[in-house]
Amino acid sequence: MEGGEGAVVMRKGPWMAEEDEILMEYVKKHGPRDWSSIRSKGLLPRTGKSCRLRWVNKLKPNLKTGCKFSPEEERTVIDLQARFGNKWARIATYLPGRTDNDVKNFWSTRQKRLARLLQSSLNPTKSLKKPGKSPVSQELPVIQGTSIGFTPFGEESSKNGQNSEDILFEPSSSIGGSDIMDGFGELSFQDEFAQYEAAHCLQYSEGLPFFGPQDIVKKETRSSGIPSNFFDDLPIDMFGL
DNA sequence: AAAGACTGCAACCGCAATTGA
DNA sequence: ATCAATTGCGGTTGCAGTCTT
Repeated sequence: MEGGEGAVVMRKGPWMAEEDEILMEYVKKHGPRDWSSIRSKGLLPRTGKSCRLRWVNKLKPNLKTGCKFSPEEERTVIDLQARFGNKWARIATYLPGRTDNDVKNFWSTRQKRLARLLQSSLNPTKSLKKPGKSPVSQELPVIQGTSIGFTPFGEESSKNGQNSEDILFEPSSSIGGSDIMDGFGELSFQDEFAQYEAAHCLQYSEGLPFFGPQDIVKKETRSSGIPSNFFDDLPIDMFGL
């Protein structure tokens, strides 16, 4: 088992450059496997799990570290999360250069923001601290409809033998069951949104106004103090598109 | 300028699945 | 077939940097 390894005290916390070097060297020689032998050989006072995690999330070549998710990547994650649920590792295979941790972090950040926005919209006395500012997608992406036909990174898009699970879509009714709506209390999201709509006197003609012309959305959101990307935070197909 | 709030991210933990002796 | 070791995954936490008031 890993952990209490005899007299050797396992190091925890941030990795040092020297440790990274040793790990890189190890992988170069042996490949990304046998993580536990790194510890057993006395190369690093780190658990195999820790070494693997470090490699996968930071040292692996071609990672987009320190690079924000593009609007396209955001859409991909949102869509795939609706299809697969919180299968971050799987979703990450569709995003070259992104790790499951990246996707997971992106999603939880988004969830927190969503919850806070909803909270503030239902409780206007608690104004937003940073109205209009969003670290993710400053410019509102215009959704062109659900994207279909994602191909996992490394697989050919023209592959005939497509994974059956990639073809099967969850019914839209199941979207509300995903954890995107967790923590929003007893009300359904539609109810919550209806309250928000009433509170902010939103007037929409028909169809899906949220993903319409950016100027319309931005005009309304600016005046209401809700960030322009508020609507981007909603599941793409929550209205059955 | 300072304090507090917020964000993004690295890394840990626990559990499940897989491997192999 | 069994069981310990290893690997992989998802959830969570802690912290440094940034932003707002």
